[in-house]
Amino acid sequence: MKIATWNVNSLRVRLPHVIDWLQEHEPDILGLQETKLPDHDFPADAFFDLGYECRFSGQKTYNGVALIFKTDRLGDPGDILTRFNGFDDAQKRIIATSFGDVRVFNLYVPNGQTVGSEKYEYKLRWLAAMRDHLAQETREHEQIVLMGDFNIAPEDRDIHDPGEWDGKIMCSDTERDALTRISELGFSDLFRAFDQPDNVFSWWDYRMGAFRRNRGLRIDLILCTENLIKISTNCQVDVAPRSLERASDHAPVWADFDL
DNA sequence: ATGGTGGCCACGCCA
Repeated sequence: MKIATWNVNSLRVRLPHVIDWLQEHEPDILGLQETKLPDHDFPADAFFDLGYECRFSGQKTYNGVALIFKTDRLGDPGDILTRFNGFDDAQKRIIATSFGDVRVFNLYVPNGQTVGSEKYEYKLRWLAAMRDHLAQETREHEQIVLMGDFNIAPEDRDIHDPGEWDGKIMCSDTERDALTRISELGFSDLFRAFDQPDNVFSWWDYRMGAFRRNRGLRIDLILCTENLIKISTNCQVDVAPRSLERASDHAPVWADFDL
């Protein structure tokens, strides 16, 4: 089973890239973030024509998440979850379901803007709600995947210049601690289960030629329970789509499992 | 210290 996550920063603009990527990589499940589409505008037909079904939770202009998946191998998904228990949020950042015994969360963690801002406090509240929700999920499910744009670089080696980013948004100790609270429920960063080259990132600012200079962060993650880590065979960032005309500022990340 | 680029939408917000 191959799964993937990609913050597309507008599915309207990026649909051709997503279609091309699906045809080349044929993942069983693709989680998209920042679709920026209300549900009535979701291009489900374009995916259906490629043999994929979709479920989505979107809104106009901001946020929006979707799961694109093949039902021929996976079967139909279970119930669709679009919120964390006990956390009401108008922002569409969560879509989760089950494929057989595998529980899959596609997440768009708030960016947080700047450390100490109102948006930062919201990010921390959101992550705490996610932790509390997942505490329950881990009691009910053994195999769980959390994938998406976490807007947190887990370690200094996930930052092109840790000194420049020290304490800044996506890199602060408080955000990393919030991620650690989630990891402590039994999740780990699948990317680090494999030998990786240095300086692999998944997001590069549009400004100042950041991608050309590989000044990026690795903030798009696939976390999973240990039983899934053990049967995974690969996890990589595919930087190729970041070079395309009118690219998203994020690259897709994919993983393979013996499932 | 500031602002740079891009998407949405039509101005400023968000990233």
